[in-house]
Amino acid sequence: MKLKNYFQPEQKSPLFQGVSDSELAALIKCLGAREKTYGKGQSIYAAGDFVREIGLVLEGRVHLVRDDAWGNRNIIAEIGPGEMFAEAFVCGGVGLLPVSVIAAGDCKIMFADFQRVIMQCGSACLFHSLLIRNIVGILARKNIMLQGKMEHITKRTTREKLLSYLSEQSRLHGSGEFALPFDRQGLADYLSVERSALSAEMSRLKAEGVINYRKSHFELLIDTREK
Amino acid sequence: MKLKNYFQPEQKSPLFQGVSDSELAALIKCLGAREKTYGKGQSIYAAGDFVREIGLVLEGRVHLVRDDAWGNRNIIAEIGPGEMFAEAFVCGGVGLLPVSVIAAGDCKIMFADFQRVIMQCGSACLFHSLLIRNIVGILARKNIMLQGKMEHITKRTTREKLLSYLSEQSRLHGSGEFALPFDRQGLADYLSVERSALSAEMSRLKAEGVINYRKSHFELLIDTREK
DNA sequence: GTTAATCGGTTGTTTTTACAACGGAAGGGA
DNA sequence: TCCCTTCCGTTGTAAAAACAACCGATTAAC
Repeated sequence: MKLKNYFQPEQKSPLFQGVSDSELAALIKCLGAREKTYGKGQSIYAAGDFVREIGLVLEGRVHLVRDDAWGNRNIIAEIGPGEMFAEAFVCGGVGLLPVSVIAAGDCKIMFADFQRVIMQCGSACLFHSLLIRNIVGILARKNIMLQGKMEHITKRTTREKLLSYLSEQSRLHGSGEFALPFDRQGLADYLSVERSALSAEMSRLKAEGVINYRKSHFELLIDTREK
Repeated sequence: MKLKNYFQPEQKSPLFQGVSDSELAALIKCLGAREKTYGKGQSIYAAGDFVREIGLVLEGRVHLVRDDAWGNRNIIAEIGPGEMFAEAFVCGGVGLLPVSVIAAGDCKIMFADFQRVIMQCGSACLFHSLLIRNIVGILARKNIMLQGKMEHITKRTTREKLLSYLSEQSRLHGSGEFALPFDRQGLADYLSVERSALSAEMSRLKAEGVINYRKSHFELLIDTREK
């Protein structure tokens, strides 16, 4: 599929909000965009890489992960179609990645030379202002998202972390039932807890009638806002 | 002191990078800037407030804090002179603050109607492009900072969290000796651990010869990168 | 100078986690 | 079909944190 067809209105990336279809092709070219596909588990960027290009997920999902010297993996964020990664490092002038970007499943990524658009006001001036305004919103919301994740992992117990996360997911999905984009190990890595402890806690919560689940499909049975 | 005098070259805020002195006064006026002073512990913004103005610390330090229903306080970030707060919510179009902003000590804050500059391209067009580019950098770096903080609090033990944080501080100060901007309770809140457990761990680390400290002055005695 | 409040360190108890090891179920490939 | 791998739940143990309570030192208030 041609690149520009990924950005039709119904699935347009926040990055291209306000860009008309006719402009899109030119903009994509201006960004020096290229695409590449990856298989599950493949490394898209590795920690330590020097990055000049932002990544935009066209298909599939990717995980931002941070592995420490003791072998603990932390999933910082989960990025889906239309969302970007590495943009903070490109825009912040810190090219050296402290995180890795791993394909959570088969996926297709668009890379773009964003530095060029951010920094210099060249021929494509029409787009610059709009694109930069878009990226301000994206960075700001990612900021908020990171603070939201912190809300979960600053909780003291596995139980609280899990319930805090599930409550947010429920709110985001606007429903008491929802699917999570993680397997158990992934969820544990995202919440920074032990997989086995997480499993055990989930079993307990299910036994207590607080939640129900099968595989990655979850259901909140009581209002978790009460203690 | 007049507002513009806070932004002389040697202490110019990242927000005003590239703005000449002569333009500064006009820009400050354009931003609708006003200033206000607060005493230690006073609330500058409260969680739940609807904010339209970003805050810029002129003097003193403020803490971004998040209190949960169980009375646990988490200090999300510590903001010093020249740095901003609430900009992510203003720029992200999410005016409802999930955090409070508390004066860590006596401080002076400048408020500015940033929405106006971000959103519309009015008379002050000369500044807009520059200002927006600055805010992109600020948001991006704050993003990276948040990820860095996550690096600490995702560690499993109090000891690891503390050493991770101290290593970073040492690196930031470019020295094995440095002062922290927190008291014990503040440090515990920042790292999401118990104050008493933190104290105990610190004592142990001192006894082992790993660190040394008196009050908030710390010293790293061995290379913490080795296990 | 006396009093009160805050801050920081210590200790003991209870709760929770991390860790390791195991086993069953599900799924994929040959 | 069989084998192998991956995923997930369970259990027991050891380590660590949370919590509460206390006490001394320093600081601030009167």
